[in-house]
Amino acid sequence: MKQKIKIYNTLSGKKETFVPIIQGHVGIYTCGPTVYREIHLGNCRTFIFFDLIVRYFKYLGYKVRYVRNITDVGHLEDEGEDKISKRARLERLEPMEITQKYTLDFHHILSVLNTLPPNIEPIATGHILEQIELIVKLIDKGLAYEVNGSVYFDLKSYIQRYDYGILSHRNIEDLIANTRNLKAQNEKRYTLDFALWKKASPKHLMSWNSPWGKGFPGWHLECTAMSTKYLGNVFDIHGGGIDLKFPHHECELAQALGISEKNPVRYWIHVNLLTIKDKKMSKSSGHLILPSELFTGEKSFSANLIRFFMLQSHYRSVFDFSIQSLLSAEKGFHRLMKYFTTLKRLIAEKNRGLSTFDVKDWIQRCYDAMNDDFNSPKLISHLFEAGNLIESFVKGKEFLDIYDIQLLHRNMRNFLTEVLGVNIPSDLTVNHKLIDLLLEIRKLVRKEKKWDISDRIRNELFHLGYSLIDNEDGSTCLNPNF
RNA sequence: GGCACUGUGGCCGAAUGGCUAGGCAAAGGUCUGCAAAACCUUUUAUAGCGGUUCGAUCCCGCUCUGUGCCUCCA
Repeated sequence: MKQKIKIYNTLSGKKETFVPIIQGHVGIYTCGPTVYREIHLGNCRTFIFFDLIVRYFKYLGYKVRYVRNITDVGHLEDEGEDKISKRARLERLEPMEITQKYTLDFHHILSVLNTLPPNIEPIATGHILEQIELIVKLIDKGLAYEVNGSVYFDLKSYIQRYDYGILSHRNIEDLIANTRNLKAQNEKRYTLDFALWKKASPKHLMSWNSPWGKGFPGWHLECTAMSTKYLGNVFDIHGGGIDLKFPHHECELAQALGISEKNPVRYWIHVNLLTIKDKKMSKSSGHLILPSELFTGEKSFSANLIRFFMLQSHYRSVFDFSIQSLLSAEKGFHRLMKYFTTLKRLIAEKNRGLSTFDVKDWIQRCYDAMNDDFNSPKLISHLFEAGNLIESFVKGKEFLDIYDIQLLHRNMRNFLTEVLGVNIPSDLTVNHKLIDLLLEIRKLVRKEKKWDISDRIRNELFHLGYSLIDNEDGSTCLNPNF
């Protein structure tokens, strides 16, 4: 691999050069959604980011195995009812109907956002046996204990052998001092112990047989079961939202380390939050925006644009969502697309001479941006730089040899579509002759200064998705609305 | 309360021990039936106070601010 990628690893708190376990291969696991309602834009940010890195690894020629789970077991809320059951009751559906419905919704949204599907998408309820096996192993190793049909992770025993808190960088004394008292706590030997298996009450619909009676798996266990099953006891990258860092990922790490005696993950990547008005977006609080609200509505935005917009901020920064910044991204995006369209036209021209711009150096700067902890905003700024270059070329302020034009075009296209995953709107898909006829008519009526007719043609075409622009020389160009 | 992270121009957002991306917006101008666009030119920034350094926005300390995690969360 020619490009050396640096990744900020939560485990070490530093940027580290990425070295895969098996050369040329990379295994990535990310925590997928709990499918009890629609995913919101904050969720989308995380999935779009991991799509970016999967795409980049692929672009560099890595063989990627990307595993992203679906959590379809509801985890308990304070009232003792889990989220999926609660939603099922509210929507008057079976729990399985709820998970099916929102799994489909999740797939739909992610596909509209042009994310590549994972190579494996395991489902929590499809891995109950694996989870039970892990619990048995933990009990055998003295790292878990059963109480009244529930099984808990034995943290006191764990910390005699390993450090707890290495991922989220907390020390155990602080954790003890600040742990809340919850109802289930009286069953636990130690306040920080967490559930691996919970006994189900008779009315609990989603439950399975186990050596400890009917119950359901604990929150953290499914990810350990599914990640290690498909990626091995030690794999390259584990990711998720920053809000999963503690306790979820910390517990996952403890479980896996306890079972295999190996640190399970080489690089932990956490995506920062998407906020609105500087407050975290979250499903449970209801403070959120759904992607569908942006796709439809009075002023709608394309999924393409939303993707571009999200990638304009670095994944480790908090990103505050606002319509205003989305609008400014939209303008910039249109301009960039216009530059690219111009560039496409230039490929046909056979210029010979000495280029005044170092395209190869520009390409390497694009790679460098991505290599530096997946800095997509910086990559985008380079794309704009290329856009400005194209303008300067057209005006004769810069010169590019035909080979450089082709090189620039190929790389700009690839970085946009293959790496950033942004679709470039294709050329006109309508009947050219019909359009030409309309333009011809419009030209005639304009000569006669029948502005109402000419404006009507322009407006109608705009609603059909095309922008008419009258040029200074009397010609008119037609572009798709990006 | 504990532990983290953050603070860059009017807005969004990069980067960096010395020459500081990009986008949007703003102002003036060119063009124009109108519209939109485009183009040219221009302006504005590193929360505060100390310290290290020849030099800090970048490193260190303190203060203030905001946010996150500590409970389900991407």
